[in-house]
Amino acid sequence: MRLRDENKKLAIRQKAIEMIVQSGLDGFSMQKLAKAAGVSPATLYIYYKDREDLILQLCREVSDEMIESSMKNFSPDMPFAEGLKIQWRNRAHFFLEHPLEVNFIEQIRYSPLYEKIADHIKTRFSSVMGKFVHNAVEKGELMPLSFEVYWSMCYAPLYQLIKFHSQGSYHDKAFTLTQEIMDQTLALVLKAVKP
Amino acid sequence: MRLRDENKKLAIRQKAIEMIVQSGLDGFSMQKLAKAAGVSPATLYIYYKDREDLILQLCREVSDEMIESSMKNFSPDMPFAEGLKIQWRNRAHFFLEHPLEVNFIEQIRYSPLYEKIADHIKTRFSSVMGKFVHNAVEKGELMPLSFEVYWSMCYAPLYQLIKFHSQGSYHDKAFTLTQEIMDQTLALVLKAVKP
DNA sequence: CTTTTAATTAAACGAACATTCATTTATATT
DNA sequence: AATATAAATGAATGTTCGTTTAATTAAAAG
Repeated sequence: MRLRDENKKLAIRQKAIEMIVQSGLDGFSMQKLAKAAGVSPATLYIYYKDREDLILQLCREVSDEMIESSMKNFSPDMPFAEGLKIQWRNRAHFFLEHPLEVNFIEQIRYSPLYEKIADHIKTRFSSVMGKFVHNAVEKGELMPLSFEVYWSMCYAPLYQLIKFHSQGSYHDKAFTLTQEIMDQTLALVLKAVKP
Repeated sequence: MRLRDENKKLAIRQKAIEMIVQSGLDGFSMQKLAKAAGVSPATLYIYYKDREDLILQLCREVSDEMIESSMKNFSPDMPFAEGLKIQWRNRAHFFLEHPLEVNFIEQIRYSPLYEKIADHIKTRFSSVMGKFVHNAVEKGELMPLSFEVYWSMCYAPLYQLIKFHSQGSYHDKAFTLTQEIMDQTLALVLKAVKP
């Protein structure tokens, strides 16, 4: 029997992400994707059930890679400040290496489609994270906070910085996300959530 | 001559926002909007040049209302802690009264369309805001921070809380954004950015 | 080499799309 | 009441959409 051409799957994935980042979910069509990836429209339906399945599957893949990357060199038993710093670095690093992927995810994240994969992402994510926060509180390195307040304080600032960086047009001069800025902001965050 | 029926314009606006919040920019079409608003498709083109113009014009309108609402009872000469608290309250209040509008804006905010109105929003926004931050730094109530770090620390957490609140499905139990949670988070933010 | 089987495709489907046009309707002015 | 004018429309435009089907291709298995 004939084997799948893995290059095709990669080309489809790459072009789909590029198209969605550039034109939005709005301007993303199966026919244009097929042409851009150099395959027949029908081929897309070998790899994916339909348009929505394609988008969601890619989003799950990229989210998994992002979460996995954020946990590199990380252990939930680390001191809180060190663990959070590693996660920030990992996330920023992933963004700098994969800006398209991050932009792609953010677009899904704020669309109605997101609810269809929220559970998947939560599952992949919350076990390690929950332990980390619980440990930190027990060790007296972190104020006791609900998950929502914890996330809003400890990660939302980083993602806002990333967002600023990725849309240069918002300000007169482009905003470059340097190590100094990240360290400065992380220090503020740590100051805020210390008991 | 015949006068414009303002009810029509309102119906178009309301239904457009509802449709986009529910189905995304993706599932938003002029024909469906016309049917939902009870007008002819051609009527849409009396009020708006084309589909994109409609979306952007609505986004500008809602953004303006949101910004105006956030500045209620606010003056850039206020003490920093008081001014920020008022802005948080105003923004949360606007969200609770207009959840659809906020969700609508967030969807545009994270799509490629946003760049086409970024300047408009920035202009409407930054004059008062810049003065507020400048004053606060001068009075020694706020650390000197770049605009990006300032925004990431002082507003991103609030918007993340709002986001959590508006998508109940993300967690086992729905997250209710109470006054207590807001006050607690704002206190953390103020602690972080105090000199 | 032949068979088998899945990958791949070109072409085509009806549906839905954004937009336009010729016409009708309502109303302020005369 | 007649006129002028812009609002409003229903129907139709050609295009693009997501998806399917019938035929072809490549390669593993016999």
